[in-house]
Formats: sequence, C-alpha cells, structure tokens
Amino acid sequence: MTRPSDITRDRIIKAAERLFAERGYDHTSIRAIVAKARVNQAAINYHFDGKDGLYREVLRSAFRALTEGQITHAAEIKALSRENALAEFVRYQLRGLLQRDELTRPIRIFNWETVRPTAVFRELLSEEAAPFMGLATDIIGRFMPTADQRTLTLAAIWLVGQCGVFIRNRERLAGPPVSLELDEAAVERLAKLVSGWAIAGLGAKA
Amino acid sequence: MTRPSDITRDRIIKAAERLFAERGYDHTSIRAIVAKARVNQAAINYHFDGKDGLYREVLRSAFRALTEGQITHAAEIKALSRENALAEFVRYQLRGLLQRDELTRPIRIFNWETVRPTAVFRELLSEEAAPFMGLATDIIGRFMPTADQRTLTLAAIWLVGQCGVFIRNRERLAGPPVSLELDEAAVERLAKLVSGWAIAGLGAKA
DNA sequence: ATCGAATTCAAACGAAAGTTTGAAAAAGGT
DNA sequence: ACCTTTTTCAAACTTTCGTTTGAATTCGAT
Repeated sequence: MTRPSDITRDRIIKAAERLFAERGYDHTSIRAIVAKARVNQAAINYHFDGKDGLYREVLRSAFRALTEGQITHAAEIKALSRENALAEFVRYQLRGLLQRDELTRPIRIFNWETVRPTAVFRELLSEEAAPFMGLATDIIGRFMPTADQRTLTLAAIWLVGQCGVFIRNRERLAGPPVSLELDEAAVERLAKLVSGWAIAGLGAKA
Repeated sequence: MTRPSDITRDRIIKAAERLFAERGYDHTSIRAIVAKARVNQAAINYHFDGKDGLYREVLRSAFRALTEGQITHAAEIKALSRENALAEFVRYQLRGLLQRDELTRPIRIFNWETVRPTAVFRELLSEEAAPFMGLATDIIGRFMPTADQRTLTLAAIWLVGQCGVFIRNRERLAGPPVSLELDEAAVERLAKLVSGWAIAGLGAKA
C-alpha cells in the first residue's frame, strides 16, 4: 500500500483532525485544511466527497480511538471498583486538556459534538458512539442499581457535561484569570477533583 | 419616549434575542433576524453598528436579567443554607429547559457562550458576567471554606458545565431516545437530581 | 514503452454571509 | 409650513464558504 494518493488522503485526514479538534466543524474551513495539509483544494471533494464526507471519516476514527481506548481497558474497568471506574472515565476525558494531541484530539472532537451535534454526528451516533455513552451509563449504573434507564441516561449526560466544559474551554482556562496549568500533574489533580465530586455525588442518596 | 425608531430597535432586539438563544451567535444570520423582526436589513447596522453591536446589546440585557434574577434573591440566597442556595442556583439554571422563553432565554444565551465565547462576550465578561460567576463561586465557597481561589473557580465552572449540557441539548433531549419531558415538574425533578449530585459531591471531602 | 484510469491542479462558480450606499421617507423642532 | 435631522429602504458590494470544472499530470497494469 501507501500509494501516492493514500499519502494525500492521509495528510488531509491528519490536518482535518487537528483543526476539527481545535475549532469544531463550523469554524474549520476546507481552505484551512488544505493549507495545513498542503494539498489542492479539490482533493477533499475527490477523496472524501466533500467536507461532510471528510468529517465523517475523522469522526469515525475519533470514535474508534475513543471507544477502543476505553474498551481495551474494559476488562480492567469492569474489575475496578465503581469509584475507580468512574475516576478512570473522568480522567480519560480530562486528558483532553493535555497537549498530547494524538491521544486527546478525539476527545475534543467528541466534545464539540456535545455542544451542537452536526448532521454527520447524528448519523454516526447509533453505530459508533453508542458504546461510548454506554460505558458511561454502565459505570453510572453501578452507583444507582435501582434507577430507571432514563435517570441513568441523564446521569451519563451530566457526567460528560461536567468534563466537557473544561475540554472546550481549554485554551481560555490556560490564560488569565484562571491560568490553569496544563501539565500532567495539573490535569491529574483536576481529574481527581472532578471525579471526587462526581463520585461523592452519586454515592449519596439524591 | 417610544419614538417610532425605538420601536424598530425594540423589534430587532426581541427577534435577535430569540434567535441567538435558540441557535447561538454563529448560526444566527442578520437576514433571519430582520425577517423575524420585519425591519429592513440595514436597520441593524444603523441602530447597532453591525451584528456584533446588536449581540452586545442582547448579551448586556441577558446578563442583567440573569444576575438581577439571582441577585434580587441574593438576600434570600444568602439566608438559605448552602445546600439550598446551591440547589436554587442549579434550579434557576435548569429552568432554561422550560419553554418559558421570556425568562429562560438569557440562560440559553449564556450557555452558548460557555461553548465558544465570542469576542463580544469576552469584552463584556469582566463588567457584566463577573457577578454571575461570582455568585456561583460564593455558593461553592460555602462548601469549601478552606479551598484556594483556583479550586473555587474550577468548581464554579464545573457546576455551570453540568447544567449547561442539558440546556444546550434541550431540543435533542426532548426527542428520542431520551424523550425528556420539559414541563415544570420534569425540570424540577432534574434540578433536584443534579443539585443533589452536586451537593453530595461537594459535601464530602474530595 | 504505452495506454487507460486515477489523481492533481488552478481557476472559476454559486450561495450565503455581513456591510455599505445613496436616495427616499418620516420626524420633529422652529 | 419649512427645513434639518433622523430613520427607512432596496439594491449592490465584498468576502468567505463549499463545490465544480476541465485540462494537465501521474500512476500502474499490460
């Protein structure tokens, strides 16, 4: 493999993934993508059948990375206490704050979608994102074994929401007045803080 | 007052407030605003010096409504136990889920800004939004009297984040598969749920 | 080496956005 | 009633976006 045309494809995907993660779908123009990828503008339509098609590809791989990242550790997560499982989930989410782009970009892309789901996202939701939200719901369920499905879903949304607000505002939080540091230690502290609140919240009777 | 030109101004503001609340800044075109307000397109530039200027006005009044709404009850809130104060804060936020537009629009506008703050918002942040986030920080502070300012700020963001995710996705949550009802009782239940989790989370040592 | 298919490229297209323009209309003080 | 200022209006301007076009080039199996 690695035909010449695959190289173009690859460069487009990589550039698009970065930009979509950083600015979201709407604020990413294909001109910005092709500039970063240093390919011709028409290449996106040729290879991906338009911006939507490209985004679909990027979303697909983002989902896979996201679910795989947590599903490969699914056995571990299941083996963990519910508290540790939830902490791990939160920690994984908040790693999106780090500059470690290769790993954290999918999280950021996903978080843009919690804001204003694109049409592309809604299509993929059923086939690809289900396991991800399912994991959240499962973990929550271990805290609320008697709760109905509706409550579990709301709790899962709640959990994702309280992580997402940090992810999306990463760059702003890094500046004044918050001046949040974004190194591993700081993110770890924040993850502990948030998961601590969430666990305590779920642990008690509401 | 109520000169004829003020009527135009007013219709623009009202229409813009609705649309900005519903779709956010980016997805609201001035053509959509003038169509809803039934005024000429150039009127926005004449009266508000452009889309940004109009948005600034809408944001201003949204902030005022938001802070007044909670500051007028400030005395009550201060008198409340910390648990009830926080519950009241959450409840107020989540009322953005209701269709009661006149009251809940400011909340929705504010929540769009937690996603991707506009330049206009950042300008206003220091002068207008400070009291609002300040209130959140104060309430949080009563749970964590020994915490440093940084932690309090993070906790305030966390609190707003877990409400905002519901507000922004209101319309989607209303449909399948969640099919969240949006009447007073349902919102009240959700508010109890969320504030219960948050209170329990903060009440325990993290 | 050759030929058809796949890929790249510069350029232009059409739609949608925010803004500007300049004349016409309305308002309101004198 | 007049005249200046304020306000409205339809139309055009400018920029940016995603997409299309058609020729030129490169690829890769024969």
